Amino acid sequence: MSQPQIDSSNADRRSQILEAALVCFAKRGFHQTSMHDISGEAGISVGLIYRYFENKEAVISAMADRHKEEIQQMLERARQAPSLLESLEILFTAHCCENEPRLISAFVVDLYAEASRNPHVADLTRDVLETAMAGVRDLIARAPEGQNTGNNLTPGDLAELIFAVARGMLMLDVLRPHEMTAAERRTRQLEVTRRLWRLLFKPEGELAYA
Amino acid sequence: MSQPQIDSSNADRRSQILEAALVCFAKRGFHQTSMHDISGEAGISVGLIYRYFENKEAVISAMADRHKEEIQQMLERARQAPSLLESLEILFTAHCCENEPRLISAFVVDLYAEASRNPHVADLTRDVLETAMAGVRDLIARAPEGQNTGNNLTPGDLAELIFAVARGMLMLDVLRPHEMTAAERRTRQLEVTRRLWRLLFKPEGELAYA
DNA sequence: TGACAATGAATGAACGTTCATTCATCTTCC
DNA sequence: GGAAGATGAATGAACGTTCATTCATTGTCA
Repeated sequence: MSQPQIDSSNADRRSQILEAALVCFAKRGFHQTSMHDISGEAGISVGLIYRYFENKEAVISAMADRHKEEIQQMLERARQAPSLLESLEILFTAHCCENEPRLISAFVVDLYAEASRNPHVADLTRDVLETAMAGVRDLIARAPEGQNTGNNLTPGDLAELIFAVARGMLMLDVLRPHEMTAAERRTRQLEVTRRLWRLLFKPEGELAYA
Repeated sequence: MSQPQIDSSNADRRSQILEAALVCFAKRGFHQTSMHDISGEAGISVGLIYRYFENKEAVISAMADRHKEEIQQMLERARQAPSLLESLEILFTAHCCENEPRLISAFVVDLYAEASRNPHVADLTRDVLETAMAGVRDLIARAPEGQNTGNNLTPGDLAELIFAVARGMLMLDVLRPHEMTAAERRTRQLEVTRRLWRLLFKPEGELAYA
């Protein structure tokens, strides 16, 4: 029952397996991915996966955990940007568009689909989301651009809207034809998202003369 | 009722099966739902499903088709509302919140997840989305509230933002604990969505004095 | 009308396949 | 030698799909 100790070599194996699982899950989805697929992608045997993870669901859960850690690192980076808009750009470029955009989008949509029927995954995902939203809410509350935006919205309201659009664009991303390049996809995604940010954080006075 | 018996009974059976499939897909997802689950939910035998659908994928496709028809009916109803905000309310209340909200949300998220790896489903889903977006773009372009909103956004831009938020809130919906009632879920979803609409379609002049 | 033929909707056991998981076995390294 | 790491064939359950069979309904004809 007990998991093996997570020392450094174990951690390497674990992340090797998780890396392979991400590729497979994004390509085929959780339930169409077999343990053999993952072992093949990782270049190891099937049985070895069970040395590091109790079962398939534990692999899924571990990936949600890893996703949370990645998001926290991004929040850290975003906090250091000089302006709110730049913070948001760092956050949502990294979250949705960096590296292999389609991979991440497909994984996240699948994660939410899984969350809709697996309460444990739902808890994990909610946790990830709440951590990220709290971070952005905080970012807005501290930024001068976040004050007096002239639309009577609290930092919480603003964060909610920002995340809703980000999730929505991520969902749209999985519909894009495979021919579209990562760069095109990224551009399209940011275009819409940026329009919202500008709308939410317009410099004072700009509207009156628009 | 005056239709030829074979046709009407065929159509009845098909929608009976699709109804059962929606319940199963929303509860367990496409790939965790067995044909036996669907036949059990519909109260018929497994073999009978294959008289009405070529295979499991054809059931999924037929559901996407049905979804498109439902959305077109909603667009029709929305067009008749007296104001743009009321049109949007009809559209997105019906689309995301009516009847069994969690059922529809879970189905749609799963549909996008499936679309991310099944080009045929992606085409169907893109088609549904483009039809709906064109309808809303048109609605905005015709409405007086859609003109001169003071933010330099085209009806296309506005529709894109509206749909992004709608998809994002739908995704959030599947994370809600099961204890939450349909009414609560619906309220939360509409709160955020309405904030965007007001932001996008503020009456002229309101901003200058905010 | 009543006897018989024809139909095809409906059934569910059976088939071949795939999958998650196990474990006897082999390898590596101290 | 032996402990831990790694293997992959074996297992049995579950799956999508098929098809021989049943039987209520409909059509035909004396």
